[in-house]
Amino acid sequence: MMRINKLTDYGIVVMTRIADMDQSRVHTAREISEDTRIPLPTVTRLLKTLSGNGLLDSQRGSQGGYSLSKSSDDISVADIIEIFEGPIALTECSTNTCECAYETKCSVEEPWQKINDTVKNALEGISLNQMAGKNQNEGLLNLSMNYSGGM
Amino acid sequence: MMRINKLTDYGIVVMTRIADMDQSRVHTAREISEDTRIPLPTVTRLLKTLSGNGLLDSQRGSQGGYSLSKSSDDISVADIIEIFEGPIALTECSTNTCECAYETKCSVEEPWQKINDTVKNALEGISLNQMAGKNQNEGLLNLSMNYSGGM
DNA sequence: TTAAATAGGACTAATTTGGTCCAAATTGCC
DNA sequence: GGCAATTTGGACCAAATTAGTCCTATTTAA
Repeated sequence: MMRINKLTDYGIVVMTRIADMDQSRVHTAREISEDTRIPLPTVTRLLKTLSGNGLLDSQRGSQGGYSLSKSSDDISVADIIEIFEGPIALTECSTNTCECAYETKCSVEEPWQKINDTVKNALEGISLNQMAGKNQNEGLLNLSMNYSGGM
Repeated sequence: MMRINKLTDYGIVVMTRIADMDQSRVHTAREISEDTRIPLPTVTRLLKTLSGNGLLDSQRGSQGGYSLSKSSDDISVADIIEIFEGPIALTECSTNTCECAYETKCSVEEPWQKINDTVKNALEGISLNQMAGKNQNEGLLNLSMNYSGGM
């Protein structure tokens, strides 16, 4: 159903949750699991992935835990999605050179690139800060996309 | 990797191919299979699904085949995707009432709705005619989306 | 009547995904 | 120094989804 994966969804929830927490200290996997009610082993894995990809800083050992590696303004939904799903690409056409069996020059390739850019831009335009509850009363989303480039 | 399914992709290729063909006659599954080099059984199934959902007209029996049910201008990429994937929704949040385990009021719900609308609009904005080679020299994509609605 | 098509549905194999678990390394604290 | 609390890394399996094929019935033109 053209969904992002559940783990990706969870990843966004976890990141959003951390963004909502006290930034002056680190937070353990257990703490985040209890807050989000996502099972601990899964949260553990999510956090490992997120820190391994630079979105979270980790501190080992006793009193250790995780914290945002940068301001929630500087982390986009696209950043998180790409960690779990790889480059945002609705079809293979959108990434590599198109391997279509469809004639010599695949006519749908270029439109797909544009479609994909649009989706990607939408996701890059949402910051973690916007996802979090912090500024709920500000104008939250302001996606202004314009693809009128000539083809 | 946040992809649409392969069959959906094929569905779009098939529809695009039909849009490129002679509109004055119907086209058989075999013909389309040979053109697109997608295996016949698969093409057969795609065509059945597409005609069953009103995007193609079918004519049974000898000399039968498929044709677009309406102008390629009036068929969007979103129409095709929704047939194979159901409603366009990146997360469950985007469709139903959010069943998140995350606190009482899921804070990511509303942003997701917006993100999803953006993606949906992008896909609704591309017509089959634009995908097809027909008007390759016209301004192909002109997606103008503006989500500055206040929250 | 026959051949050429679509229609409908069942079925299987392959792939992906979600989720768990274990052992190792690191760190703070007593 | 040793213990307890953490993260790290990776292996593993079960469940769900997806891709693809096949069979049979129905329809229609010649």
